[in-house]
Amino acid sequence: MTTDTKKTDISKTEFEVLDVLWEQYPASANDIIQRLNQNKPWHEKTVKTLISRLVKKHIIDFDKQQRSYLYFPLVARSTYIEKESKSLVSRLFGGKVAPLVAGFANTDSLSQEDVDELKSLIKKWEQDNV
Amino acid sequence: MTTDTKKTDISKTEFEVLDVLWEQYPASANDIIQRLNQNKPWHEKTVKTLISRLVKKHIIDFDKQQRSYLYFPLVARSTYIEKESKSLVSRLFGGKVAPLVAGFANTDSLSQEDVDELKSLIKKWEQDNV
DNA sequence: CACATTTGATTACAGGTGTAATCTCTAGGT
DNA sequence: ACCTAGAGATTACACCTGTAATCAAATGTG
Repeated sequence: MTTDTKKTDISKTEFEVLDVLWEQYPASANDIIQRLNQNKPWHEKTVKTLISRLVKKHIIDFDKQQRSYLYFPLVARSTYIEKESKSLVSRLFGGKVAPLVAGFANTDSLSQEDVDELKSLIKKWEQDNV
Repeated sequence: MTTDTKKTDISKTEFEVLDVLWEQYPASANDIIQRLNQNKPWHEKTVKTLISRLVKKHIIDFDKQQRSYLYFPLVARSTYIEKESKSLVSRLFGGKVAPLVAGFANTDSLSQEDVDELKSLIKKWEQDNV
């Protein structure tokens, strides 16, 4: 078979790498390493392995620039986080998002800002759904 | 050391097993297998392996009943789903839950029921936070 | 031009995961 | 008292992950 039917889950550590790439790209391996190391004390070799795995999984790709490569994501952050959110809400809350928010409300994890934004998007939703 | 400092992440498949146990417990291995098989065509041996791993991880435990065991969860579903929710919202949305809900709103994944529940819990939140 | 450096490619290696098969022990049947 | 069936325990095994070290090719340096 030629078509790619592989599992391409993104692991925890791969996600961290991808996340700094989303933040700013294209970026060289060294760019990524530098930016990651502001938070994570990962060895250069480790980060490069993760980059390679992301390439192999077709999550990111690169343009060959002289000796080093310039990497860029092949999937949008919004697409990814939306899929992950849907998946979690589906598995844990039967697909309904309100119970998740309820959990946050019940543990004092809801900010005034959250509430304002929720009210605003509810208003918009109600306008769109006459 | 005596204290248990092991990683005890719950894998995808382990979660499926745990979820039917939460649904009704205590339950024998066969109970679990029966109920799982309504949805998942997993081999009996596979399910038993997953049960064993959950026991080893101290996620569930059992009471010895004659030859077979009666299993029960050691962690509440609510505790688990709350931790998972917080973790996802933290990783993907900087800890704010509203942007997650916004994603649902933007993809027509918000039901009237969700909206009603959200409005209700916002009202309650506002009463509690004078 | 020969050599050191740097970059990506390949290899390593232990522990987790998905997916079972085999082993061992004991309760029950005859 | 023996033998068998069924339960949990142990073992299997390939692939994924975290975490690097080593290899090879190209580039820059004296």
